[in-house]
Amino acid sequence: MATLKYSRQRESIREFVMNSREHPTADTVYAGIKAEFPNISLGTVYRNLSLLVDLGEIAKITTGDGPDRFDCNTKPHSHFICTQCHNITDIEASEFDCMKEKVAEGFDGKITGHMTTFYGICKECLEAKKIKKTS
Amino acid sequence: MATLKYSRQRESIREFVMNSREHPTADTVYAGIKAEFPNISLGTVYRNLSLLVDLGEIAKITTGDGPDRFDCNTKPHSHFICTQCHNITDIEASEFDCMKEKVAEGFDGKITGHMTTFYGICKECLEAKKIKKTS
DNA sequence: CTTACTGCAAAGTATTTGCAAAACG
DNA sequence: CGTTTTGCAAATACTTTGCAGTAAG
Repeated sequence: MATLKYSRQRESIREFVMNSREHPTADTVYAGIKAEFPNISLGTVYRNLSLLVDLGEIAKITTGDGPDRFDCNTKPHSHFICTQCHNITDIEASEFDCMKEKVAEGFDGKITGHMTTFYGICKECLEAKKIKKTS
Repeated sequence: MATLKYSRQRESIREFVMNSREHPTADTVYAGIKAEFPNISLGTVYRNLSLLVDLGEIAKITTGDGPDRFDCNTKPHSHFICTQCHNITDIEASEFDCMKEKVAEGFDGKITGHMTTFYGICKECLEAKKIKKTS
């Protein structure tokens, strides 16, 4: 049931996320395709992002502070989230890719995914702070 | 500035989280101390939970699905979240405790914390599903 | 007395949903 | 045509906040 039909809006949303290196929020995606679809609604953006996540074409990142972000990289990797500017940086920590399998050994449930997030202050914010202090 | 004053409500909230093995939500804490403080408000619970997190006495767990949960265990450890029943299980994966330091090497920002979450289906939900299928 | 904390209600943020009209196949 | 998708608006879920009164030091 529920065969997928083509939609120009969904294609645009997918393209936008695929070409983003910034881990956009739903709102950022919305603003980004507003030029192409002046009448598009936030609801449509949310519906399609959620659908693309279900299809496994993009990934959702829950930040714990502010709106969810979306990631064109669906391969297992970690994130660094700056608690000041909220920018997200990818961290390729390949040594942790085996985590799921490692933890799954002797675990009674079924593990389907895992996500590691590092929190802190990014280089830019560290420098901005320093400048502020001396002025 | 802002010297802390004692409050019976805050003590009760702390005690409740400290004695919980269930990673309660703000709402669960609220319900749990309602008997002792019939007039307590959700706002007070949120304010105090947030304060206790800032003091480092408890930890906040962002689930990415549903409300935040609170944890009396502030030592670095991982969580398994069941995507069906939303129960949270602690995972002591001590081999990953060094992650922060490892990733921090050669990283330009300042890492203050990290959090690993595993998603999947817990033992109980797996079994419940099986029973349902045969009936 | 002075400052912090509370309860209440209202506001704020992020996301989901119902529905009639439009688009797709 | 039948089904999916859209835009809009209203609803929901969770959390924060302003304020006047109460409690702590």
